[in-house]
Amino acid sequence: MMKKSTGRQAKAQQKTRRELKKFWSDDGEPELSEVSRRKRSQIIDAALETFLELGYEGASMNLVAERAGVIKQTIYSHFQDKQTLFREVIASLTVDYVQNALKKPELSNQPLPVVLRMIAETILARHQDAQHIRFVRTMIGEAERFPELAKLFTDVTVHPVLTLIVERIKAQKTYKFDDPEAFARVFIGTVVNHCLQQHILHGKELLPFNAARLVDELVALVELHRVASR
Amino acid sequence: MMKKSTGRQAKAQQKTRRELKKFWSDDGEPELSEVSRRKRSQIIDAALETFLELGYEGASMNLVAERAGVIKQTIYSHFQDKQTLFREVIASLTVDYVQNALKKPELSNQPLPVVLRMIAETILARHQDAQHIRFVRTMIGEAERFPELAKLFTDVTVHPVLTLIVERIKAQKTYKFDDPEAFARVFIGTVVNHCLQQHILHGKELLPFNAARLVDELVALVELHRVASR
DNA sequence: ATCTTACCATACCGATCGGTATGATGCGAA
DNA sequence: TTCGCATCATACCGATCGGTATGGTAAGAT
Repeated sequence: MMKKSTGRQAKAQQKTRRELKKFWSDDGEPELSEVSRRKRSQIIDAALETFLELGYEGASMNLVAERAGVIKQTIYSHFQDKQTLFREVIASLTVDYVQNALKKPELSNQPLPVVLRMIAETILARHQDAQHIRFVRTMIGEAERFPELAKLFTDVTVHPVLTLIVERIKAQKTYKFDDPEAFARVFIGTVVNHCLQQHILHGKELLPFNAARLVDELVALVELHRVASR
Repeated sequence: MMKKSTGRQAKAQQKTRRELKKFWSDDGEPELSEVSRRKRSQIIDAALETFLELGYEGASMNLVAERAGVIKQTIYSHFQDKQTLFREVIASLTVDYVQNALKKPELSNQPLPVVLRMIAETILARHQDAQHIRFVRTMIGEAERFPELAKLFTDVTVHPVLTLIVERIKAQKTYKFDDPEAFARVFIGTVVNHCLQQHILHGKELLPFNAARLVDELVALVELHRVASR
């Protein structure tokens, strides 16, 4: 375990076949063949499923290859090594999520409580998907081994949502908040922690709690900030 | 990986030397010798450090033995196998935490905001300890492989704190809450998610946020529930 | 028709894994 | 003094790990 460098990893800077090709070719795009692109996507799918199920250390390249219906060498012709595969696969899933997520709230010059409900519902709905639960668990579990992934996650999901809420708070006059950013963190912190506790830590089997009750409570808190209107 | 049972794990029901002794002796206590107890605690310490650092799959029994200053056989004379060692070590750490934690709030018939501040400070202070951060990360990361541990965690930490807050809310008349349990979850959800985001997902290096601001915001929310007193 | 390319199957590499076997050493209780 | 016991050191077990090598096959481009 992480002792001496065994000469196997002394290769270090070695490049993938495809990367070499890209390096020498004139145009930037490698122009993968159809079948090659299909294999690559099979690998990515299998790697995702395997990493999210078993974690980085628990997943083996043999199993990934088997699930992808591909020989191990094919994986190594597309990805440099296990770490690279993990990083690329998780990172691309991370940015995928945000693209499908931040579209709905666009269509809203709705009142603040409605916007907040929509955001909460979006987060809650996401956590109905078993794969997303595993994704979050993996992101947290491997946050020490792969801190860049955690930072990417923060960058493309946490940060935009917080910013969105703060903007919405500042853009309206019905409710007055002394510290909008703090309240935004209260809001998404509550929702996210609920998902974590209920779905990842198996709280729903031990301390079940209705998400709607939480959202209602949060909206009630917003309502307490209504400016005295006459 | 999790394929056929390789005959190695067919032993299954095998018992530890010490468990056998306990089974045959008259009294329930095995009466470990002094040196034996010391070895055991060395093993537990090393196992904790190693598991929290590298996760269950990433940690190797060889490394645990080396760090404990003990031969591998000694570990296997105290613990049945790797899974058992992990379970016992993490479970005992879990219950240890709660014992040192829930003592302070006893001395309080203080007003609600003071009590809540104390609880928040306790949670926040805990997350100044690097080992506790790793503990939480491990608990989440292995929650699928070891769901019983996650449930134990919920049982001895989350649940009591929630209950405590709900009791305090109901025991006073200065502030009126429609749904005390929901508010309790808002409160600890906010604090816990802050710790998770800042310390485990490395948010403090990307989106730093002052915990005091959060607590102030939460207390301000409490203050909004003050009954109209004249 | 030749050549390249990506894939396949299979087998191999050294290292490490979880766990066990053997046999020696030292120590407290009888 | 003898015995039992926990630990030691060392070496071993089969399995699996991440990664590579070899050599063959099929398809598309020239």
